[in-house]
Amino acid sequence: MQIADKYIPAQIETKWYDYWVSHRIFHSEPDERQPYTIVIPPPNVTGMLHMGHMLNNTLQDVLVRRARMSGRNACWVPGMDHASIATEAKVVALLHEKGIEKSSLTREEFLRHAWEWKEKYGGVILKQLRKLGASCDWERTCFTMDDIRTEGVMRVFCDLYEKGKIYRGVRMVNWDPAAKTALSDEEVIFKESHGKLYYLRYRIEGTERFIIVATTRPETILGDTALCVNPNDERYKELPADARVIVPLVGRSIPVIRDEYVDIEFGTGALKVTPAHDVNDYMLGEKYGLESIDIFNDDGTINDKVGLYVGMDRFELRDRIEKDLADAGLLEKTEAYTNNVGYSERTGVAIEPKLSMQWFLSMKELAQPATRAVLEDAIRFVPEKYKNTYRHWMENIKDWCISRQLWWGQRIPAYYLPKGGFVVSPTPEEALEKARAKSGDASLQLSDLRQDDDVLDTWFSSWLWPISVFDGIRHPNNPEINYYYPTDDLVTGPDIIFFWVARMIMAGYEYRNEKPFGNVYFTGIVRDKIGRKMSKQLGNSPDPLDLIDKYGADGVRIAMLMSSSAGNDVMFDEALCEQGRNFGNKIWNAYRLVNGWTVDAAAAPSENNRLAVEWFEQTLGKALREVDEDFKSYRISEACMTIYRLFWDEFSGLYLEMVKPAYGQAIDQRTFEATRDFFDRLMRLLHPFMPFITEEIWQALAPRTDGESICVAPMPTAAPEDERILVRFELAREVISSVRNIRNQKGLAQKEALTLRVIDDANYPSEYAPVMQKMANLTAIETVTEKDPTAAAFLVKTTQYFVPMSGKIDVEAERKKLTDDLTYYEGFLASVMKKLSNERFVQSAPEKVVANERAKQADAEAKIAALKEQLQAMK
RNA sequence: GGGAGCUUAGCUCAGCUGGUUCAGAGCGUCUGCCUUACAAGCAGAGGGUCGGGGGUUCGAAUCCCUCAGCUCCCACCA
Repeated sequence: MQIADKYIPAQIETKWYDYWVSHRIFHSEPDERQPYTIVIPPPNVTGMLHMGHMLNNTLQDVLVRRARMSGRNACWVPGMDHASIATEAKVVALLHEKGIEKSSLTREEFLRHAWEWKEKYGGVILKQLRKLGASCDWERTCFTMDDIRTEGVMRVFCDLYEKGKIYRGVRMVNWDPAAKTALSDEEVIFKESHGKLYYLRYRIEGTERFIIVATTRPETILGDTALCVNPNDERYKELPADARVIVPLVGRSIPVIRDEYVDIEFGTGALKVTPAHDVNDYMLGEKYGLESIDIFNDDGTINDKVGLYVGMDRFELRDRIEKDLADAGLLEKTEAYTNNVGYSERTGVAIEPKLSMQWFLSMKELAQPATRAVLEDAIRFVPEKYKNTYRHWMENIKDWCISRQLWWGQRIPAYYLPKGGFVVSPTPEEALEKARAKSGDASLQLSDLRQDDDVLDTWFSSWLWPISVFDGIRHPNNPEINYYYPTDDLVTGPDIIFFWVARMIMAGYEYRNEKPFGNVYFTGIVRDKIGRKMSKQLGNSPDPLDLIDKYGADGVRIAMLMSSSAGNDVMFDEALCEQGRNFGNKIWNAYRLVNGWTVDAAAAPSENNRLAVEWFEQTLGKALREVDEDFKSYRISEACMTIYRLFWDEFSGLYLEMVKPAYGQAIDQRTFEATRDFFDRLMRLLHPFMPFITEEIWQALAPRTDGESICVAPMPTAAPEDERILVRFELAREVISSVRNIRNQKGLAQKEALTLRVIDDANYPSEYAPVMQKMANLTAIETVTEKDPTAAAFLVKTTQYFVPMSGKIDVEAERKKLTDDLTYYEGFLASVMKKLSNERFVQSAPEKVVANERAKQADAEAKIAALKEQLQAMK
């Protein structure tokens, strides 16, 4: 079949994607085959496709496509994440632009806007993934907040509550004053920040003396309820046990307590204690029964509890209070200071430690089977180094704050009774029943109950993902979950190992009593070519869709794959896309060549062609074995490179050149068939990497019926290995390149046919004479016994070859070359002999190694002899 | 402060349990070619004392120690 003259990716890619989808090639239903399952890391509904997604999803697609072609029932489940906080922020911002404030809306009104937004803009990434060629089963697309997933989340929440693993309580949490919600520890990013250390003067009550306290947050003096020193600190030994100090500016009298927690070395050894606004102070407060004064509103401004600076922002206040303290003579000094400050992962503002009522999931027990699974390799991490990271986190796991003070998300199914207390139930109806029973009041109505205002952390739905996409929470015994679960591979970034990977493992064991996936492949971060992270601010992140337009999805996929070994960051360079596109072009033109041949049905294959076919069969087999190995150890980029070289160098560069008929000549039927069959197998081998062009060509290679697709054609398998063929061919290949090299050096055109003379020995691949003749453009290969001093000579292994030059030889240059070679081999021989004459080597090294050294010795000696003979002949 | 990892050709990286001529690949570079599949190409070539130092071993890019540089993760020192 004919294909277009030029390779223009855009002309084939959409066509084949539509074909695949309309023939439901990616759709999977349980059957008798072994399943192969991947669940997509659900991208945020708010997101746009970026290079990280490209890498991640290309890898998944390669794995899925290969599995699909290897006889597995492959199922790649796509979906998206409702991304509670990110989406809410986006919707709030959009409403704000329209002049609508969230605070002016009811919850229901806000959610209406949010869903509208989601329907309109959400899930762009999933659409974009089709451009990449992702072979997802789109009929299975899920959303973490659709009805099935939400019901699952409710059931899990209630179940964990009933098991006593979920509890509610007032704790110090990470508060995001911009989003006005609590965050989990994992959502806080610590960054080094340059600030000041302020030395404040606290007057000792009843005296005119002061205790100096160093703090980075002078504004929190409003909430001070104690001052603390180390009992062993000599400086404060004299202080009476019941001493009190006056908080600067505030004027409040607070006790001085003593605790060894305080570091004598730091600052002045005195610590101000603000139990409502510092985690450690909170613990001191608990221990000594201190009052806790929360001075902040939810948005980080000062409330009216103290009556000072009301309504002022926390950072404004810091500057203001510095000035006021100085004016009052209560600021001893300030000095530059660098410390770590936590920032919200989502909104980027500084986190405020805040006491508040939240819901928590107790993690210790959940962590146990999950830790074991990874340490014992029931779940394999690639690369392995992440096992350590995982173990460390799991062994020090803290309870998970799962409530968020947001509206976009799954609302916590706790219902408060009018007279206090609450019930937890997956549905309002069940809640009402429980509430009636609990209160003994049968007249209680749904409207009497008040549902908790908080929603759940986004990850509380995504941790169920591998189960919930198969409806395995609501129906734990349904045929789908039983068939597809556990999934096979998970491909994700190490940045969400705690957020997501670890928690999925825990949920897997809790709800299926089984791991959620067998292998986790961690990708690296995509960086630009000079190693910077890609970011919007730097503007160094190309738009993947532009790249696809420019180079084709196949080209971009190759670029991603060539540069990405597991766990290593990818240095992305647009030049790689070009390389990928060029590879597509190479394939395209190779097909055009083969397709243009006329076939002579009557002709028998030449010996040359027979040898070429026999050799390439071996070469292909070897590559297939290598690729298999690479996939077993998830060395996807290696596999990609192996195939790249196989097609470009071995198939196009050598095989096709070998069998290519002379201009105007026909090719024999058998060789033609063999070539087409090789092409077919190469396309299948390559298909997971470059799905579009391989489909285009595979369809063209032979008549196909409608609905047939390379996507479901079998992966080729290797022919039995015959190492000798490859070894002998290597010798011939070296002869060919040596002759070509001589041409280059002597400025002889490829067209000009030469003669080759050889002194036959065991290393002369005589059977490949026809191949060498054709590839090196030789009129003849003559076997001789005498050296030819006027010819250009070269050596392959021990065999001496001569290309008669009729006077074009620079004898001195030739002599020098030979002498240099001789020196090298003599040195080489010497080192081999040194080893062999070392008794300890001969005794302790494995026999194979020793035998090898002896072989090297023999080779070197033969080579040296040949070189000497040649030098001799030149005299 | 604790932990993990990295350093091999100009660039990006392979090199799995120490041992085949092991010092590799791709890209780039240089030279010569518009040869009727492909200049998005073909043929050929050059390029590294495997970060420095020390050690173990018959043998080290590979194992151990140490120094230097880079990266990431974890951690409540005000």
